[in-house]
Amino acid sequence: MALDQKIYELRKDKLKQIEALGQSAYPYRYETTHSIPQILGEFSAKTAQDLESPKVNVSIAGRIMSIRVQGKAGFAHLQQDGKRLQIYVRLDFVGEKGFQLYKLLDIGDYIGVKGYLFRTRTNELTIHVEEITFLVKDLLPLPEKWHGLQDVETRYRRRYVDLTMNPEVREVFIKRAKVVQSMRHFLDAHGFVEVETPMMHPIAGGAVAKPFITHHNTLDVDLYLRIAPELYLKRLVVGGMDRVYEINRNFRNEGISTQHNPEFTMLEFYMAYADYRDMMDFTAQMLAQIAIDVNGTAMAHFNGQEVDFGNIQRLTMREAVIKFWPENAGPKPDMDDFSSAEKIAALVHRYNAANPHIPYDPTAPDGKTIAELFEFVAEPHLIQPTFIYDFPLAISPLSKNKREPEENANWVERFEIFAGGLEIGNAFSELNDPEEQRRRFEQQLSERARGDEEAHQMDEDYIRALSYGLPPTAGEGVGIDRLTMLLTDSRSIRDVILFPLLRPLNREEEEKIDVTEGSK
RNA sequence: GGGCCCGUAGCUCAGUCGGUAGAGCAACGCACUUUUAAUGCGUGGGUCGCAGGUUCGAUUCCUGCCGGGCUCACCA
Repeated sequence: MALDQKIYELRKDKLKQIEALGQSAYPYRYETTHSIPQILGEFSAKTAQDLESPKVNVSIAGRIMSIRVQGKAGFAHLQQDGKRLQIYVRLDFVGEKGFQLYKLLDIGDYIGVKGYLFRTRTNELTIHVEEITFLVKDLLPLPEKWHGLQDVETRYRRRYVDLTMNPEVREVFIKRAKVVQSMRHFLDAHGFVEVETPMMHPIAGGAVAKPFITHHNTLDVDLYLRIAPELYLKRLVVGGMDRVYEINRNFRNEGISTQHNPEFTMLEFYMAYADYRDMMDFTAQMLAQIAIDVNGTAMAHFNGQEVDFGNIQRLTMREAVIKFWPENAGPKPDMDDFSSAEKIAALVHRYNAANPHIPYDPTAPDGKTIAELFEFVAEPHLIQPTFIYDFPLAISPLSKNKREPEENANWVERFEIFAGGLEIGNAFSELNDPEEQRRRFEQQLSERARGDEEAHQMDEDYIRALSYGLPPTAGEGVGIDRLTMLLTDSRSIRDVILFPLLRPLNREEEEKIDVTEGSK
């Protein structure tokens, strides 16, 4: 029998003894006067004398995280909301039964205590307990108290243990909640309406990615888990909801890495009568505000570097390639070097001659090659928050062509937000010409035929919606997981997702907790 | 999917140049009415991830598999 199974049996037996003392094994409620953080906040500055007259009577509840018995007295620490408070239990104060109960407690049990505050010889704020109420037994042993839970896999698989043992993990998820709260507040204050659009789509649209497929039995149709809410949100703008946003999950059937989880959370919002330049200004304000709401400052520390959300730089994609062009690849390009397939190919070959190789596909559209060039040359350098704007049309099926006549044919009004080396957002002036949109979809279909599984599918209803008139609109998506990584200095996306996707354990491997009476 | 690394007690880790394993904490027993890594004495606990191979003998060496981490590719 495994050790934890033995402990399980032992503790079930203790639970019976606790019931024999007149306590309920699984009581329904406990009345407290304070939370542990409240007590620490209110009384940490009080001296021993302050606490003596008048006496401060309190009752609190929490999980036992350490316990020390010394004959007819003992100490323990209770934890609540990641904070700990010591309690002092004496036989002559809690009585025979109370002390019997105390001796049957284990690390991990939840209890409630009633008593008064005092300071010990070592001046630690402590509750002198007059009554203990048993709340629940921890039947499985918690990790040891010095090192806590380190094993990364167990931390993700048993997040409840991770949260109990590692207060800093709790802090990350509290900050994550603040990111979302701040975002909502900012958007609500600017007149945006929060909406919910379908998660199950007949056509996986709005982004370039492989979808998950599911099936609805009654309708007997295959559906895709959404890869983006984009096309539905824009339908709402067509319907006169000028400012809408949605904060929810997207699903992409692709790789898992420190920056990718198959389900991830995205903010998408749309602002009618605005273009991508308005969007950059708006986003700069919003990101600075979120950073301040979460950390008290626009300056974030990520991966050993300072990332200033109060100062977002702006570069076009081509400017970024020029700016970060490596010395070993010869003289810096100029704007004319992006103007023809031959010149772009020459840039790739110059780069590849001295650097990690860009996978060059001569049959790919020029715009795709330029985007590849950008990824290799510039992206790794984008630590300070930066808007990279003006994207190739070839990789932007839903963005509006640039307004300048000389660039109108091949470039679109789109930008992405980079920070800490992560891509955290994507925005554009929305393409609202239904006939141009149809041509873009058709172009995507030919990309699909060329072998690109992720190319966008045709969506006739979306074109119909545009035909009713989408006003000039700018839209943006922000990856909330990655933004949270930046604001909490988390290197892996799994550290900002409570239950990241892991391969399920085999049933045989999964240790079974047998609750059958008397099982051995 | 490729490359590199990891898997030993509930937890954190040692270790075995091939002879079936240890520590601390946790657990159990006794003592102890201001401790806080409480202390002192004592006790129990392991298919060394799984399966093959080599060997007189494998936790150790080899191969495969399972799970995980980092990284590259794809992507946000």
